[in-house]
Amino acid sequence: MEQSAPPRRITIVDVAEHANVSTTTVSKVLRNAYGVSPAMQAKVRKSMSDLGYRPHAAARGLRGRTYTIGLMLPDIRNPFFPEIIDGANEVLDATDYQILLGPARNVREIEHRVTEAMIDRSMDGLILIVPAATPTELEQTARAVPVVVVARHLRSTLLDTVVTDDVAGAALVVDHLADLGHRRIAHIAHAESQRHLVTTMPNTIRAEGYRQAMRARGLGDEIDVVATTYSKEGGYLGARQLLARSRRPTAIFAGADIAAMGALEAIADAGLSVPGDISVVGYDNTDFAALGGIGLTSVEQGGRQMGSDAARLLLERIDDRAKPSRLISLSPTLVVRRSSAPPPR
Amino acid sequence: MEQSAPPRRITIVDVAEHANVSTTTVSKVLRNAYGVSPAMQAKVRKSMSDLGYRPHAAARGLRGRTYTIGLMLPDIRNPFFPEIIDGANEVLDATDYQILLGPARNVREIEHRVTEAMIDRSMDGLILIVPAATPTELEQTARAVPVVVVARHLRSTLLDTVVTDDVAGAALVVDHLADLGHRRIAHIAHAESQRHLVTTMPNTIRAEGYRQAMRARGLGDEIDVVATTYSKEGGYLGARQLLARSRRPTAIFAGADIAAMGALEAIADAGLSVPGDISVVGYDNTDFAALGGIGLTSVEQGGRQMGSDAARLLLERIDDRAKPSRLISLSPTLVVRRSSAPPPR
DNA sequence: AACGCCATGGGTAACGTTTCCCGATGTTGC
DNA sequence: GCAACATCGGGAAACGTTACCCATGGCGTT
Repeated sequence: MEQSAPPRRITIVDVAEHANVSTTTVSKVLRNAYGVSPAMQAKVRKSMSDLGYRPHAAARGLRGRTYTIGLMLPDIRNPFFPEIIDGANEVLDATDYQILLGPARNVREIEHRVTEAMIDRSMDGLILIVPAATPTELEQTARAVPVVVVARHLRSTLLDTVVTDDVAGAALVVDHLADLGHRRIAHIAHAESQRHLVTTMPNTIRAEGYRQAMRARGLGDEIDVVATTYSKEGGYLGARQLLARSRRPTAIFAGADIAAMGALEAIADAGLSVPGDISVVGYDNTDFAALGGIGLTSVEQGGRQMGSDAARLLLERIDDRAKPSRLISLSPTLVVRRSSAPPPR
Repeated sequence: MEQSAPPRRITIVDVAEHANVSTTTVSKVLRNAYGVSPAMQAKVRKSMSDLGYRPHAAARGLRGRTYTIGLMLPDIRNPFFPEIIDGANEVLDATDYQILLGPARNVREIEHRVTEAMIDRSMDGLILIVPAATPTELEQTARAVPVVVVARHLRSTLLDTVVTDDVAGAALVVDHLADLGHRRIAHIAHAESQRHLVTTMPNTIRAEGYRQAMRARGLGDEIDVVATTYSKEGGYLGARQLLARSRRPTAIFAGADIAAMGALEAIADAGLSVPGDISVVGYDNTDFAALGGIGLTSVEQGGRQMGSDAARLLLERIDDRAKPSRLISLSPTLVVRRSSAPPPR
């Protein structure tokens, strides 16, 4: 029952006393700063481990860094994002930085609140995954803290960007399906509510890439886009609409695997088979696509690569905020599996 | 090109000057502390919004609260966790608290690192979802910061707990399948590597509940457990093993929907049908289970409820650390769908 | 009329760390 | 052999906020 008083935290002062040096020196050791002899280093480090000292990140933040990186993601249900996060962690695990996640639940206001919260907590840098904010807002954020934007097609002197070529990705899908003999290739898109984001969001660019590719293959008249959302429900509803068409499409290109998942269920519900009656292709190549049974043809974006690139860019920008900004654009590839085949008859 | 110098942050001092009051008063307004007249309140608040002041959470943490709650989860791929998180946010959205997530990637050491990182960042409280730490370690953590543990069956005076009755949940499944006429009911479990956690981890308790229920129905001889992991791969591999038995089970009870998902694919790969050849029941009742095509019978744990209960308990404990600890135990229910039916013949 | 109390506002020292500068030693070059 | 220079360590202020405690003035009691 003895509530054993919350043991006072070991601070830099305790370490300094224990090692018989000044707090300044301890601080220098902590940061690997210049001006400490190896002997000093060793002595102080010993004291730190003897006492079980852990730096108080919040206090550090008041003057220097917090060694914290904030990662904003639109939602935690999309299986593509974990890939990016894994990639970022791959890089960050070897450093003193710690990632903390802030999910925005697909709401602009929440995204804003989360981003501000990260800044207010003195995070050293932010990775924003498909943010819904305007370019201006993003630059505003980038003025306050180093920012890397992932999956938005924008270029700015104030922030770094990692994207994949969504136009090329969409073309891979259309070409693949057209090569198989499909003509009625429909697309399930993620509706963009913000008009001014149309040119920078991956979903709209994927849809536009689809249209371009269709026209390039002489299938301009067959263009058919239903705009729902990149989610299981969105895919399900989108596919339902498409299946109800008088001239039902023979292939569906879902803008995200998670939507493809919903589409597959809608197709099964309708008593149709994949790929016998209808082909389905996704985007993101999540592990769900790879696994047995389903075997979804999908576009590999290199999520891990995006994540690790983003982390690297961010670390470099934290080290030098004046550095010229960079944009890394990755090329997608198509992974063909069992869900796509020639059209019936 | 003008890098427009990072605009200095508005601080409490700026607000105080603008409103012609002391910083103390501003601070009081900020915290809704006692001793400020309504007129003062209004004046200060006006200055705050005029200047666009936002409190610096990290600095606050040095003396008081950071208004940050850390939520540790084992991994971000399990679709059950988002339910819990949504539930917690439901409660926290109305407060000044902000949740930040720390995924542990199913590695004990990372979980430890994440938890420490949260403490070092002066978070006001921690929600730990199915932590892999020992009870002693958890109590150690709870001494440093208010803690609510979710989904571990443990009781401690130092921390609050939210669980569901996993024994009852397992019994619901076994009884349902036995009622349908099944005898060879197998279970896919999540292997527990830590021997001393056996009595408190939900996965082991679910497996034990399965055994108890089987014996209670006189099916003790049919008990068949394969221990893999609660993941798509784990479910796939587990089912493969079970399907290779000479006396193949007629029903599989997967300890988590995500594992059931893998099992479904293994069954499809084997050319068998669900529920014609074999019934499958999951656990967690994730939205995946509910959606069309699949129609997975599953155990509803009330993830949202768990999350909101956890958040409430935590807020109360933050307000009063001496408060006696509480344990909330929720009763699971069975949601029957199409994946379970009487055994063949 | 004197007293004490409450409500309100403010002064100041923390909180744990980093940064800026300075002083005391060697060390080097000529 | 002496100035100039590295190198190493420390003192003290600063970061933005809150906690603690005190000062003031108005009011109700006796």
